[in-house]
Amino acid sequence: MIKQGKELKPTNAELSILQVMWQRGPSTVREVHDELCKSREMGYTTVLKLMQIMAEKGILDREEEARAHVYKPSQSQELAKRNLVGDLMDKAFGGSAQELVMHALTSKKASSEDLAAIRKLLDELESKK
Amino acid sequence: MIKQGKELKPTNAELSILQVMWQRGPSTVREVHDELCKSREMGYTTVLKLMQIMAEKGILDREEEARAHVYKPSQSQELAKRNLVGDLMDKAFGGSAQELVMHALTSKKASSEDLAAIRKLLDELESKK
DNA sequence: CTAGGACTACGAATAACTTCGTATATAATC
DNA sequence: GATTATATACGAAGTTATTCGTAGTCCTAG
Repeated sequence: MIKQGKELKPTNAELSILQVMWQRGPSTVREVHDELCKSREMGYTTVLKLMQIMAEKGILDREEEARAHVYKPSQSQELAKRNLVGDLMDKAFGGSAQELVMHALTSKKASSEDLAAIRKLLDELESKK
Repeated sequence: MIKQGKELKPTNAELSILQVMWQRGPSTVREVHDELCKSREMGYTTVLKLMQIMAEKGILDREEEARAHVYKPSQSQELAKRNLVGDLMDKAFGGSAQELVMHALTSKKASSEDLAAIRKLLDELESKK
């Protein structure tokens, strides 16, 4: 029996590992560790332990064939990110997508290109209704 | 000297309290507790302690005049929410507002009204550039 | 074959978050 | 004025998250 629906929500540390794996694809502990160390000091066994825990929780799957195990996220990046956004939406915005987006866009981090891209997305979504 | 820039990021439990206060305005512990209990079982002293801690951290300000102290968020709701969104943007979306919004909108929780409102916001933002 | 390096497993210390009980003070009620 | 209700303060237990050291395994170069 495969564990599922267990929530699967990554903690902060886990999320930083996921980010690396989303960008790299399936990876060994060493690869993730090397990448993480570019921005942050972090022991090898710390990353190892985290990835082991994530595999236990079902956040990562792991291939044990090679000596250095290869891990990969069990969920698609899309789904994981949608869950993260949905979670914040509930916890801080009373479930309102509109309000969340409002705050995302007014947080000066949105460029003109971003706005244009979002407008395009809106068009697509509207046309599907 | 006033403490500032201490990060100020609320934990989960703290966020649920903030949500109540955003909706109620300045409140006593009892008022927050009663509100929270509508959706979730929670001891009175638990809420008290949390709000005390939040005041220590600077998340809440408190008026001690009355016997029942009155608390209120130290930051505007706007700023707090922008910080929360910005935090998730960095931690999960590599700082991309566009990507975050994409996932917010495709998480089926956005209604046609939401989309229209967002489109309007886009217009406003664009015209300001 | 044996020393060194790279890997996993795992225990355990530390820190952060959450929860609540008990003590104590103040106000209201009879 | 004694009892009851309602406050705050605070210690501390329970839980989850984070970090790392140490031990043991396996591979590879000399």
